[in-house]
Amino acid sequence: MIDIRALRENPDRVKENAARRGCTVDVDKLVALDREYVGLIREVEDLRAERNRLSKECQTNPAARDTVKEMKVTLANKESRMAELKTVVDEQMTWLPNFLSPDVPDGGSDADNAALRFVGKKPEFAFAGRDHQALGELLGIIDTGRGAKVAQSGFYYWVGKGAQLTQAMFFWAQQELVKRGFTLFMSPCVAKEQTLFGTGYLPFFKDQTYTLSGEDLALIGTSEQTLVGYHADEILDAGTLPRRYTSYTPCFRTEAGSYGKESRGIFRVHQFHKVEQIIFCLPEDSPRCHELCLENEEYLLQQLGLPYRVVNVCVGDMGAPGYKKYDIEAWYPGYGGYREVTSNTNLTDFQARRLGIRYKGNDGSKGFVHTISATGVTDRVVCAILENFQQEDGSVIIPEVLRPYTGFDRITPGV
RNA sequence: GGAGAGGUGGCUGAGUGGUCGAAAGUAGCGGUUUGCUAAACCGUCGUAGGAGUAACAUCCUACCGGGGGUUCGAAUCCCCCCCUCUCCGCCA
Repeated sequence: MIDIRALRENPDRVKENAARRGCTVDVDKLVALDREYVGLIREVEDLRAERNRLSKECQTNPAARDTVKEMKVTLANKESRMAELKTVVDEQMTWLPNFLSPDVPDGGSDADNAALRFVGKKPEFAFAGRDHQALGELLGIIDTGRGAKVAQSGFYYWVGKGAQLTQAMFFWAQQELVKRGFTLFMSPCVAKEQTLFGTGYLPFFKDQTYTLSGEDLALIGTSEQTLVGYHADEILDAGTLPRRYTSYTPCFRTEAGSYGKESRGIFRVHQFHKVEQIIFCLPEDSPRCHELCLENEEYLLQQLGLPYRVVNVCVGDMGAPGYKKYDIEAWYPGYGGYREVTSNTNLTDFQARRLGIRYKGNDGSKGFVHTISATGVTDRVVCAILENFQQEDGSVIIPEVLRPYTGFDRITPGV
């Protein structure tokens, strides 16, 4: 949610931003409705002031009661119109996108993202590289068929050494983030509507959400929802910021409308797993914290030995709550391209305003905190490990940093 | 699943129709004093919206879990809902 004062003081800026981000809200109309609303606030408050004054008078002057009774009719009419306007204005406000960082590239799709740098050396194979799905089948470590049988297409099993490798990577990543100042959480995997709304997943990504029937609960699409929601309606002592949180959870997404796109293997699925980075910080600190999360993401991929590129995500490829977003795309030799493995968004005060997460300093400073939401690692990183470290016979060499957690250094077909 | 208790300001916690935006304590902030890693005393201290000011000041409105009702007037009375806690049952 943006500050409604921005709409009142600089409607052109809001309008321009909405247009650039493909938002269909009629800003001119919204401004007009808000004007009427603010005008009514004045009228209603004046009437209430008069009513309150007369009510006090009633104790010594019973005749004032009749005057107040008459006033109440006028007041009730204005109040009901005011409430009506507020509902409409509030609803429209929830659809307005966040403002953008000046250095966000223009563009309508991921093809317009700006590559910032390429890191790591792509492996060179003297053989035809397999993609993660082929390797998973050959090694018997990914089972999408039974995932579909038991749950639905889009669910899958990691099996045997594949599951061990995946768990090892998630555990290692959590340990690394703890070393880097993050507090580890184990989080609920469901959240109520208000939490999803507050984090900006509703109303924007409603069709991506699995809701539980008969409950005000949905499966989380990311632990960002529960970790940011953790501090909803709280005032944080500025001296305790920035706060860095991490957790590992499954993430559920309906992926409505995305059938057929990038669907081979387990790249786009209904349930994946993610180690998350969340930072709550002072407004002036959010660009620095945003970079910090990117450094962490890169550090993890570098430790694993994976080649990747960093892109500055363009307007059209960024969700409405984002102010600026970096994606990291790992190199997938079996697939033959770069594919997104992490994303890292500075949400400024967009979530904090909706959730009521504020800070207060000893010097009297106060305001809404800024939040950063970034990936640590996901199953997609394991897929990248499989593809980058595959051998001609289909076996896969385990990255050294994970060996203490896997207890083996390679996965071999038939073993 | 059954029974009971309760939701008040950053926190603890008084307050059952007007003098309550709300006692007190605590934390925070400012100061005084004594001094040694702290105590005592004094003062100050909720949030949001609107009006107002060069900026302060100041004024008004709303907010005591949420919504509705009664009343000239509601934290306080009535109704509905939500949530939390305790006990019992069941159970990973």
